[in-house]
Amino acid sequence: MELSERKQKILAAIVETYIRTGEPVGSKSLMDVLPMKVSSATIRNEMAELVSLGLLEQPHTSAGRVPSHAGYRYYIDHLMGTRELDAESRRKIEAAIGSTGDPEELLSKAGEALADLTNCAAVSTTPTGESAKIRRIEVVPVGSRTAMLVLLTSGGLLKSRICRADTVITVPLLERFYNVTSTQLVGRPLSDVHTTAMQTLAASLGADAFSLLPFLAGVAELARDAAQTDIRLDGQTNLLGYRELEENAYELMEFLRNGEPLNALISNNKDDVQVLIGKENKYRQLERSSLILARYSVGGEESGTLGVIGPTRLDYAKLIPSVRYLTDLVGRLLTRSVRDEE
Amino acid sequence: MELSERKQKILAAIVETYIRTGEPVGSKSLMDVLPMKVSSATIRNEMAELVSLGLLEQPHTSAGRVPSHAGYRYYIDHLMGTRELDAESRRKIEAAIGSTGDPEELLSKAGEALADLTNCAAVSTTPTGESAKIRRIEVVPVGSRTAMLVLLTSGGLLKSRICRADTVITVPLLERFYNVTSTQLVGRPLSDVHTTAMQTLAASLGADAFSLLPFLAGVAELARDAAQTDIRLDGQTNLLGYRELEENAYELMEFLRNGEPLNALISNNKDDVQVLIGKENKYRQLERSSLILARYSVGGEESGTLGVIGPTRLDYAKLIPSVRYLTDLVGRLLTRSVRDEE
DNA sequence: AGTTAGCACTCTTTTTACCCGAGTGCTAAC
DNA sequence: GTTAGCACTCGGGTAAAAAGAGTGCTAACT
Repeated sequence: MELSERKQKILAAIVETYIRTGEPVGSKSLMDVLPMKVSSATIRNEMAELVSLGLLEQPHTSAGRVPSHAGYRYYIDHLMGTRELDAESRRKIEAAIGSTGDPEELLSKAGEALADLTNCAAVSTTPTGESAKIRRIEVVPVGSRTAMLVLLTSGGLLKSRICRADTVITVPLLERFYNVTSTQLVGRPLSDVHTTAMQTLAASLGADAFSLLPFLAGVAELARDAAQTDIRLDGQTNLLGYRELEENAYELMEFLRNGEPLNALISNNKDDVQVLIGKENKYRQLERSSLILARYSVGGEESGTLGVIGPTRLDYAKLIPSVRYLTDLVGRLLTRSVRDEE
Repeated sequence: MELSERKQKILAAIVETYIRTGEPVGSKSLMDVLPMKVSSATIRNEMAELVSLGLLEQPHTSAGRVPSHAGYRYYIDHLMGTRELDAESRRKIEAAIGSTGDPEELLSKAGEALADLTNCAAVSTTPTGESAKIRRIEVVPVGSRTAMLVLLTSGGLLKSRICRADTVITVPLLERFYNVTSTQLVGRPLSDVHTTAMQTLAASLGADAFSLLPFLAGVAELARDAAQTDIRLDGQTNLLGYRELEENAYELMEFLRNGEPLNALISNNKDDVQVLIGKENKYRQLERSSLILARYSVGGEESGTLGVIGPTRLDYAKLIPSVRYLTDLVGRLLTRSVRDEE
């Protein structure tokens, strides 16, 4: 769609002031904002055309204009300067993330930082473990019948859980367990290590089958945990501050808390950075919200997603670079820590 | 304070219907609820006296009555039957909690269950580790320069973290570490193992000091983590459903998210079950809310707190037993798992 | 032909006025 | 001590009126 330069300037000005104020913007107030000097009547004419092009909407006849979804789209794709993220914000992000070797902790910090920085809700998913393999399994006895299982994946993910055995744990039993796991499980992809596979494995162990089964089952659960990308949500409360979301606040919160549909949205995201504006997503509860989602990659492989959720009138020009910067950073850090552990 | 039997019945009826409806209750509607048959005029007289006693309030001259804080207090202390928790709810709680050996997981499940059951926000704190000792320290190398540290406390708490060393990790180094930790650290109270102590310890290790310091520092951090009671909050969104809290929803959420002041309230709680009604606590943000807090004990020792936060018109008669039941259950389960691990 | 001033018109928001009803407090009778 | 009766109060709801913001259109201007 070709737009005259003046129309572009007007559209941009409307989007930006609407983002700032949240109120429909009228022709008069635009005069002060626009770089050129034209009368309000001229602006009105232009605005009328922008409406018929579908880029603006009016809530009602005698109100100012509000960007339509298409209007935001156009703004994002053509008008918005791709500002670099300012040093200030970058510093904040880096300070907030700190340095950890633990991917889950890293992601959780990244989520919090993002929510803080953007004053929106932040979603984050842990790196997918789909292609990951088991790198190591450890048992740490913590009682006569309980032990902690530790699973380390090739992706650097570490999972542990406490496991209660039916029999007293003896040294030979542990040795047998190490034996079995290191020959049969280490190096196998996570998806191979499911509960039924463990049952057959246990069955082949003869006398120890009964004693070892709880541990093997525990390993299966850890593998499942590790393979599953879990989805975090931070800063939901930030959303309560936006007037336009207030009305459906409860519904929105519940929707986000559920996680299922969010997951669907996220796994749909094939682009580098994806922006979903208002009704562009299929969920009624999100029709007043926008999402900015970006993938991060670990070791050159697309791996997880970070993003923000806020009202439709997000400050895209600032947030898109923020999200992009953060995903880059997270990707780099995770890649480094995986390399380091190999 | 002595109240005639009729006044007691009237107060109880007002509290109960107000809890149910959330609307000020008038003399006429009380006639239907009260067990005895008296005219509305009589009830009005009694209500007027209850107002001057400070047990009821009226929002404005021509409205019904609403219980004051003192009214709730009186109701809770004298009028409310201590119903046993019904089997249904007990079953739900037990099912939701399941069985884990991990205290943190247990608490988190308990919190969720409580929030679900009561339709309020639930707070929970992990068992205090103040008097706990280090029972075991393990290192699991996960890369050439990284390892996972595992700390087990006498309270059954398990903490782990990834730790990056400055030098390549060698077997002799690990042996040295085991040696040092098992002789110097295991058995010591958590509070002894702080960062500066670790620095002095490292300094005494001669050549290995430099290589082992990161691990010892890691142990110190784990000890700090384990000693610190962290505070969880579940089901905040439930609070959005209450009309009377809607107005300050954002403020309330932020207040709860912060955690600091909640912590203060909780650690103030010396009673078995403590009920804080509206302004009885000093925080402005909670003046429209009530808290029910109860301690659980592990191995006969007061240890942590569970509780709910909701609007002032909580169904105390149901919730107090719920919270009490849950704390008992959590206490029992934790005690059992600690015993088991010894 | 594009731009602008002017103005009538539209639609929302705010204000004002009003009535209604729920509920009270009081008085006087039971 | 209890109850019926009644005047009174005050918030909530509704309708009408006024205010305001902004538009769309026309006619004049450059």
